[in-house]
Amino acid sequence: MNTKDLAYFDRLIKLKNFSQVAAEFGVTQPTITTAIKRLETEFATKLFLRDRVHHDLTVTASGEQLAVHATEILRRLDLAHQEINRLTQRRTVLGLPPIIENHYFPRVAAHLQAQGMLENIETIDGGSIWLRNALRDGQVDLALLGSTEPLAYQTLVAEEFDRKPFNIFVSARHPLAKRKRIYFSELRHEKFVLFNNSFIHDTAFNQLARRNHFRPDVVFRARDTHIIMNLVAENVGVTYLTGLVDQRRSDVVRLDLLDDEQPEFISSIAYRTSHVLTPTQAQVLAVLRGTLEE
Amino acid sequence: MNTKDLAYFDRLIKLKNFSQVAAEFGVTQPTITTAIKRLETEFATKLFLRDRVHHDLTVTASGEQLAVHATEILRRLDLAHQEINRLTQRRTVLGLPPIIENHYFPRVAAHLQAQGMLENIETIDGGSIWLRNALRDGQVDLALLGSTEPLAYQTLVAEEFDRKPFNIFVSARHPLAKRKRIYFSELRHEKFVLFNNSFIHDTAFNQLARRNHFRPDVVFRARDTHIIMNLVAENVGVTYLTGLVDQRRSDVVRLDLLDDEQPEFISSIAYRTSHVLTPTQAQVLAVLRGTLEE
DNA sequence: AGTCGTTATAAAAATAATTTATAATGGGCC
DNA sequence: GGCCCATTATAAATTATTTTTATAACGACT
Repeated sequence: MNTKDLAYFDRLIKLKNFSQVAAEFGVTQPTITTAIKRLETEFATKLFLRDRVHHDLTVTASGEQLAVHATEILRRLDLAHQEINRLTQRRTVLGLPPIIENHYFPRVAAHLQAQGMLENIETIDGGSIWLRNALRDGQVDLALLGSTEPLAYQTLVAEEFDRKPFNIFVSARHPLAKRKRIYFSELRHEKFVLFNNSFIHDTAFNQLARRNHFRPDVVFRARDTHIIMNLVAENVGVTYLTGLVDQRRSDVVRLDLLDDEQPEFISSIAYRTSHVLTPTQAQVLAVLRGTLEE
Repeated sequence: MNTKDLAYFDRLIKLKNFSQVAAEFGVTQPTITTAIKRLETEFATKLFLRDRVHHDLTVTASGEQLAVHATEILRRLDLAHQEINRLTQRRTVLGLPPIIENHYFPRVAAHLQAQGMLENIETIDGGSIWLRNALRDGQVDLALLGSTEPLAYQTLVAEEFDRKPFNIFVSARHPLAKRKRIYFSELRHEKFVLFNNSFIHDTAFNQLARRNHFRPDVVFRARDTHIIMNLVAENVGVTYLTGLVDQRRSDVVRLDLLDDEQPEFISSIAYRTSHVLTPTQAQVLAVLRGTLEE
């Protein structure tokens, strides 16, 4: 069976139009007709109900079932291509969320450099949620990820190495700046400057807001700690960030949260279950473990 | 790309011999040579290091990586075939471990029959561990499974519906028959009649034995409750079984376990994440939920 | 030196996929 | 009602791909 047929099928499931699928793949329409017929013969079933009359194409139960597997098979094939490409180019892509990068990576980098392994690594930045997808889709080999729950996906191997609370940061000029500790509910009428939703900060923040039964006023979302901190310093709003954020600045004040049940920022090392580690990658992993899990 | 090439590749990874793979598939040897070369071109990499001289074939890193995906792709293809076959034959295979079948199924069957759905179902018996594999491999569509931990596999959807302790059963003639409760450690010198290791009873039993630091004397393993109970009645040994086992027999006595931390028998409804439920299967599932989860 | 068990290569044969050309069918439009 | 449009299907011709056949190359073993 040719995977090209599965690719045609996969697109047809979405487009529901033989001619359009043909156009997308740069082939003629009968090609799609025969490809689907081949699959129907192979699986001894109808995959689509064609009502040419009403220009209507519906997917049968068998079609739905095959679609699930076709998508996954094509995804795997793509994954294999990406992984093998990096393998032959001796590249290792390490995904890092900015906060984890700022806080942990300098130490890791020092160790990697000491072993002459830093040049084999290419880092890529992004929120933990975005990185988890990049890891799943094969753009990234290894990643450090933040999460609010221990990472439990069968497709990922995840090793937790740290766990830190979240804090509130306010401008030194803000009335709350004198406080050391605060309940989240006291922030009901504050303006917030936050990370965007590809960061787990957003997940954690929403959990807390829901528990406290209010809808916070988010005035700005950014992808960068410095931008957020600058806005907080200017008193544009307050923010909710991990204590990991190293702020040696005098114009921003950190407050602890007093809430009983609050999300934690869990840091883990992660890679795909299906990924075969090269000796270099295994070494990088060992350095990560050694440095981070002590 | 042809999946046949992946099948050849998958076998070659295991057999490490082109001619043998060719023989297995009933094709000539150059077919395998060219198939592998096709894959090597497609992925722009060497998959094997051929040392024809020393009759030695080693798999490269790229080869190892592709092997992981090839195996999974072939598995999915096989799964799709099985699922679609049953779909077109309107068959639904429900896996039942004997104990769960005895205890819960009569009620479920009554409801299914009332809705005229019993004839669409084919049941298959087996231990929970065996059934979990059968479910994964597509021989079974739906299953009731026993486990000692909540089932958390990304490939399975699992819904817990009951949780029961394990008990000790002894012959009425046994000295312990007068007791109501007992510590597992008191059984150190007993002989045991148990399920074989395709049942989670075995997993649970081993946990308890390890915690109590002794290696129990297992005199017989069976796949059937009645056989076990008959042997217990004859005082061949004692057994460790869920309280679910409905024994209205006077020649066997049930004892509660007093241990603090002991495994529980968790019953769940399970099916593959990738499986698309037919309307009938969805109905069966609804009946199972309705009857079991109340 | 001859045979066996390996994998590779090239040409021929066999299979399979795609295109080209055309049919069939109903909707919409004048 | 006749015409055009957008559909998918079919058959024959063409093109592409896979497999076989036949043979080479190479070292181990006898």
